[in-house]
Amino acid sequence: MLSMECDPYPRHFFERSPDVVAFDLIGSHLVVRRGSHTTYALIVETEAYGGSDDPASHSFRGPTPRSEVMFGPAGVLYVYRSYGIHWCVNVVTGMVGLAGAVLLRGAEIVDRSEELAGPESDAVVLRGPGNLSRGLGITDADNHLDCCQSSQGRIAFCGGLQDVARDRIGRTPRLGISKGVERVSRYFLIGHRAVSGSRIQNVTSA
DNA sequence: ACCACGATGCACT
DNA sequence: GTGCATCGTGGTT
Repeated sequence: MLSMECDPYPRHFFERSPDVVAFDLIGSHLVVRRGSHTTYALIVETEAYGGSDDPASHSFRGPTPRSEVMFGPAGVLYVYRSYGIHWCVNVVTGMVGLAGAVLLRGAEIVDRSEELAGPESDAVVLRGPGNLSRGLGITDADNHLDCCQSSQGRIAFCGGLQDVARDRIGRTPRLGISKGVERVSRYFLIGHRAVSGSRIQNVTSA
């Protein structure tokens, strides 16, 4: 069992462009606390949305009841329903007024203080945004949750045990979208089993 | 009020 | 590779 102490990333970590944050989150940890249980997940795949002029972003047409959180302070969770089934977990980036977010698409649970529910591989490898939210128990109840409050916050981001070398991070266009397909804003740890998409997409170097 | 469709994932062929 | 479950959102009527 790992002993993982870490300070949550401060708000200014997220007050940058979504692409920079998406890149820097690869190899970082997501910490989810519920009661006495704490789960640590290594982030291995992200996508950047928003900034200026991104037709694939929910912020593209200005704030709506769903997307207004993307226009607010950075470091806050944006959770929305996808295909009527899955939850997608984002963290808001950028400065107030310039909407942006990073979608969490892949992670591996590296430490948790509770019993595994099912076959270990199923519960540990969180491949795809729907599996990631389900495996960590994140739902719309966590929408608007501030991840920069304090080390006692329910969900926080913190640094990895060691830095990931830049040449181990791949970069491709984003998956599953029909607009803004040319933008290269998907980042992932090359070869990691929790990275979604085809094998080719999983070995393309940055 | 209506309706097309989506930042998906899984079962099945 | 194809089909489909399942529903909130937002653009349109």
